[in-house]
Amino acid sequence: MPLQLKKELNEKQYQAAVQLEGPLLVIAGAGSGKTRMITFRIAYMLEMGIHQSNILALTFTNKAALEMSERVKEITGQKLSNLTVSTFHAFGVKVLRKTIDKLGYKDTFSIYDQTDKISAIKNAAREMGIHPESLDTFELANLFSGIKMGRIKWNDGNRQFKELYNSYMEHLFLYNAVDFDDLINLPIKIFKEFPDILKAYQQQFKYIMVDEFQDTSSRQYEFIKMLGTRYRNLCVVGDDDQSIYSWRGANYQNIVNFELDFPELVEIKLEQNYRSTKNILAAANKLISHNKNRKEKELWTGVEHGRSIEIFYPENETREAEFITEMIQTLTLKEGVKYHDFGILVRTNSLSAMIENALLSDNIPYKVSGGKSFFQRKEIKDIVAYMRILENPDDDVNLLRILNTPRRGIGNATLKKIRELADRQDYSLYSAMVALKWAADSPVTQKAKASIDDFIDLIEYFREKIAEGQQLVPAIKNLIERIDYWGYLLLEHQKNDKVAKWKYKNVGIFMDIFERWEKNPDNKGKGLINFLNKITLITRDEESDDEKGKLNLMTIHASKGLEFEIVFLAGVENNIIPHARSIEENPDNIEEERRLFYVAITRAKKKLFMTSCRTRKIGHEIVDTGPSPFLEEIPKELIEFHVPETSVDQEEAEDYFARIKSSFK
DNA sequence: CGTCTCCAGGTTTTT
DNA sequence: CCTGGAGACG
Repeated sequence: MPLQLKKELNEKQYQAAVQLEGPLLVIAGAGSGKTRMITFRIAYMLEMGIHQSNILALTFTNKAALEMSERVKEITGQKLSNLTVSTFHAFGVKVLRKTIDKLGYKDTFSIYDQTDKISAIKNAAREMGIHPESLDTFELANLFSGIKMGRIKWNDGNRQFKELYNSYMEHLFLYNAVDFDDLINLPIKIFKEFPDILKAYQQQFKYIMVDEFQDTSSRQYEFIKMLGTRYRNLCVVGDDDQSIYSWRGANYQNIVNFELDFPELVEIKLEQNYRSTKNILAAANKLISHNKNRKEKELWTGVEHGRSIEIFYPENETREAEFITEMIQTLTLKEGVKYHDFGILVRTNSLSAMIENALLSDNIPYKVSGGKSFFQRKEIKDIVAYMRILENPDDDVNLLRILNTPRRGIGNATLKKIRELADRQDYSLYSAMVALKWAADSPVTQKAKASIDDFIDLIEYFREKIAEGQQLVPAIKNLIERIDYWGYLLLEHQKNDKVAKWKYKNVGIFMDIFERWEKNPDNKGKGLINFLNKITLITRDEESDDEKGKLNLMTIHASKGLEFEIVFLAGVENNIIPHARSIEENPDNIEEERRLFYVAITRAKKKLFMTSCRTRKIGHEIVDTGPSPFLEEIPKELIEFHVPETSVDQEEAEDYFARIKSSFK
């Protein structure tokens, strides 16, 4: 059945969807049906006979990529296994897998997340004779990222770390590993040094689309510019008001750069909001108009006025959490609101702990997106490290993780000797160990040497199994048994074998995921390395089917692109939003903090509750807090202010909830 | 020399 | 609550 574009889209959306040739800039306000436009645009391309392999759609999160490709499949009813809808980073991995050998890496390279990166920095420091404890490695990781992505320049304040930075980079190369930044940077490097490769990619991806364009970094922009500059069919979609990732290098000035680089572009603004009530939208519009640095636009909606935004002032964070859950119970019981229609948004991950407690004790099913992903749990990282080493034994960071896990008698003294040898010969640790195995005279004790030999035999045995192209899952299961990981967990958690059981169960779940992946015929890239690359890029958990029907608790950052019938925004306090550290860093960040607040407000469809505690426990202290200054930027008549509770009077509280119940519709 | 146990710290937002 | 590091013990 042909697409009914005119019926499915409004005038502006339609214009954007059918404008396939030439550069296109779409400024898409919050809730303006951006994803809808993009998915129909892709469907339209396919209908016009453009081959799926010629289309590239880039997003920032795995979630967005997944949603987009599912929706295109739904609309077209096709399988579309050659359509590339991917995150920037995943696309970078794809390019590198094919081309990284040009830079002297092997295609079995490891990808380092933040934790691995910090370990690598520590290794580099140790080798230079610097005590890693004397360094703020977390800060250094950020500095190195800034340097690498061209966002920070060497200056008198940071030049002292230049040598360490160079050493870090050399180590990555020695380990045959790349960090997240490299996933963008190295493809650019390859494109520059090997024009033929660039040309082939340009030739393939004649139509390129970029979602959340305001979140692209300068390097990411450079990347897509290189790809798109030949055919110039580059469509970028973004909203400068929702740029909230500048700390990670996002540069919404890229919108301006795009206008300069592609002067022939067509610009389309989507300003009709389909999501929120007039009240909520008016508040959001007014708030964001305080930002100086923005493209002029005014969202409007045909939706009804709706109810006021309400703000409450609980005494402390415990009361805040109780208030939120009580209100949710009331609304579900009396109004029939479903749990999945609620979103509770917070500025920082740590704020969610108290709310989680309250949800748990009220038996409200919820899911948190944020915090650590399943794949970053220690027990999973251990198993993954073994798998990494099978593919890439030079990966020192992962080798160190498993060298003595489970304990096999290779302690610090032995490790030091291995390190000395490795440094001297410019070997990876694994190569040094192999050399030790065959050396005539050994600097390590007899016992340690036996352990090293056993370890190498173990790895080599399983490397062969993997290389033989056998089923991977049974091989890894066999490996887990062989190292007696279960015994290790029991030993580690003697006092509490429930924890050991729980962790081992996680390992089982992980193997199930692995098995499902291996058996899925749609996965073209077989082999351990493809699985590893895929899961390393999942830094947050994706929604699974059993998560449906649950309430949503998340950071504001994680909420971008989502919407909820009813939103609770907790911790609407000064120093939380705007966040003290952010302002401290640079007072100009106030605009980004305001955008963050704007994103939070515009998630709400029908109703927005805000809470601002009067006191809050920070560390071990209870401090007085003040309401967020942003509240004053919203017209008073749009908000219903609730006088601070004077006492914890049960009767009063019940009376209050009765009132809310009767007034909410 | 390796392992176990106890202690301190927790980093805004994330690919 | 969990992780990583230091210092005591075997």
